[in-house]
Amino acid sequence: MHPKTKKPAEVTVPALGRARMSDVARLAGVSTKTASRVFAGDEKVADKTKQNVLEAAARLRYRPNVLARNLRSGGATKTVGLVIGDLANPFYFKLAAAIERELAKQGMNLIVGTTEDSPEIEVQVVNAMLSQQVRAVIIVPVASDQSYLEGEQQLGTPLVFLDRKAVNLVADSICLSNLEGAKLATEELLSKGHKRIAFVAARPNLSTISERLNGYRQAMLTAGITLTEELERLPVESELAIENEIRELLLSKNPPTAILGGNNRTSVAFVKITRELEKSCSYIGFDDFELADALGISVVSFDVPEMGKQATRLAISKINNPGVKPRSIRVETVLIKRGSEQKNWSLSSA
Amino acid sequence: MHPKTKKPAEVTVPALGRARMSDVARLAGVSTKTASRVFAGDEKVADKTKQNVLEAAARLRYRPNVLARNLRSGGATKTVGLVIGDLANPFYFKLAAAIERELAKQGMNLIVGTTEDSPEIEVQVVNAMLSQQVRAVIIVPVASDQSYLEGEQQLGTPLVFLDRKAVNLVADSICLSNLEGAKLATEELLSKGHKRIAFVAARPNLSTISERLNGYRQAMLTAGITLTEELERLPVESELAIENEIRELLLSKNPPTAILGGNNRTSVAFVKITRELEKSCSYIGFDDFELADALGISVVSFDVPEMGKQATRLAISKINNPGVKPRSIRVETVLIKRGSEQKNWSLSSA
DNA sequence: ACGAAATATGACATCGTTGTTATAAAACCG
DNA sequence: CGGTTTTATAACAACGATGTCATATTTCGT
Repeated sequence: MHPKTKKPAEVTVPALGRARMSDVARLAGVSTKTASRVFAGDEKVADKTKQNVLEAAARLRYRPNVLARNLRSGGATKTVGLVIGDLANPFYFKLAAAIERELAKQGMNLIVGTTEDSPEIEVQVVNAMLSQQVRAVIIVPVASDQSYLEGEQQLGTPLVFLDRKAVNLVADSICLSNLEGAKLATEELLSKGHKRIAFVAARPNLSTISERLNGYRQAMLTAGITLTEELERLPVESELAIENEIRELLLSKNPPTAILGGNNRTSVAFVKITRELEKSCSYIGFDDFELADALGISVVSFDVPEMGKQATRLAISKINNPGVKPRSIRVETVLIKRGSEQKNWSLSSA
Repeated sequence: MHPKTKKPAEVTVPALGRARMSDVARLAGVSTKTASRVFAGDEKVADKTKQNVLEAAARLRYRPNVLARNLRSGGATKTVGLVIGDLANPFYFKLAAAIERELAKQGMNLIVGTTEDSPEIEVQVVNAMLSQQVRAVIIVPVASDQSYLEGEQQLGTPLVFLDRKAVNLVADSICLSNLEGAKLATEELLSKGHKRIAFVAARPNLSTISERLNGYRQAMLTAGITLTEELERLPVESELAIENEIRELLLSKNPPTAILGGNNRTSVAFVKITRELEKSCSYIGFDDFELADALGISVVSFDVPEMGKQATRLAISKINNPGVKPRSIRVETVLIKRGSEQKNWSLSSA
């Protein structure tokens, strides 16, 4: 079936088919191994020989086959896998961008897989990547159990968990100070005189969201305010549900004077709904977003690119140094005040 | 150097090292080829044998080595390369997301490389991907000449150009009706009574931007309006430069009554600056963006995910059908009116 | 029950590269 | 100048899988 039963009769440029190293070697009049040495770079080859080989390679438009190289060299590819929920969410793609950049610095490649927030797909995608011999995997986990990766971890594949820790698996991780950030934001709202503060976020089953919820609750309780279910809006679904919750809150008889948003989707929904209803409400969001600055919306911010960078470094350090114990890096959250936390703030008053 | 000089003395689970197919075969008491048949799936293997092999595989936590498989099978990987400017731009990452999704449907993988809009990096990244034996490459080109890919194209690697056509290379491409979109938007502004309409966009050297500029010019000239250099603001650099141009325009003695933005960065800058200066100006942007809807900003929109999808399909169709001639698919642009095109419109008036 | 066709399995070569080990040629040393 | 070291190159096996082809086994028709 292979069209490459090319007999080595001719020493000229092969009419079709990709040139192999052996073709280059033959044209240059050296052994394959010598050609290999030229491309490897670090081994001694006489200048003239090297010249010949490189010329031959150029003439044949030779390109080394990384697949074969990696196979022979023990499957040590230069590819790192990233498994995230969905490239469409800015949070994820900022991570992807930062990781790609950091890997590029090291001459490594990124291969991306998305889970659509489904545990089964997570397992599938991760396994597919491992089959591809990725050098490490960076994962934003959705499955509620990562023990399926124990064997792989023992084999020495670096696994780095991002944004959320692995469950039932001790592994490197990069997480945010979610609780502290939410607490700080809530305290800020309280200090501005707010008492009816709502917390809105989709997917409370994610550990990140539940941590933020806890931060909110702690701050409220510390301030001596009783928690109300009515003010905790935690739809399981996303997007539309969030908008509905906000709409409901703003239209209720006793609306909150401030809302704490649990993630960047909430902030976008908040802007949308307050403009739609022409209502005003103080607000602090979680995760910075484009235009938050222009619109004067305060947020609990964190350095998403930094998270990606750290994750990549953790992975690379584990590649170079497989023995070290798993580490957990925590990325701090910062409250950025832009005005929307103030009492009587409204979107239209710039 | 390899720690895998494992002698086949034991038939038990190997203490360390990844299990190979031969290990599985040995444990199952069959030949490697039979094990291979089991994993290939489509060949006939007795039920009992298959059972044995699968059990052995599970016991050894066997995972096929895709590298080796692809090497033997003629380097036909399931990986497609995507080369874009920068994952941090929503336009690019939306493309990446759509492409990833479409590929996943076909059981294929995406590997992403970014050029940082540098021609040299484009060549580097594309070559690196080809060395990795990607099955096809989808490229948003930045280099001003793609003839370096001619050889590769002749070898049958599908190359799909996205957003901009390849220069000096006849290849598949997906482009937008940029000129028509810009013309339409300008006409809309003219019909609302605007006469001083500015065009603002960074990187006029990109063909997309120059096409849009031409659309703007055509509409203006057709309406009998003389073009003014003062109203064409085309900084070579990005981001900050755009903001400065808009600021300058709005503060000038004779400011435009409307601005046509050349891409999504312009729109974000527009929102930022009008809020900063508390000035108002009518506006139509190019490329939809998050919150454009909520803020009532009209845009020339196009279906970015659709572009990615089409590009992927073009690539896949070329993989399955290498003979067909290069095709150019054009994605239409649509004007979405949300109010900002009106005279006396201002951001704060929702 | 016998030969033919169908089915199941295995031995071996091979994909394109690099690691290992051997050897030829050049350089060095007293 | 003989012998040792160094340098440059090559022959060959191996990485982990699959393709080819051969062979053992079963099934079947008559």
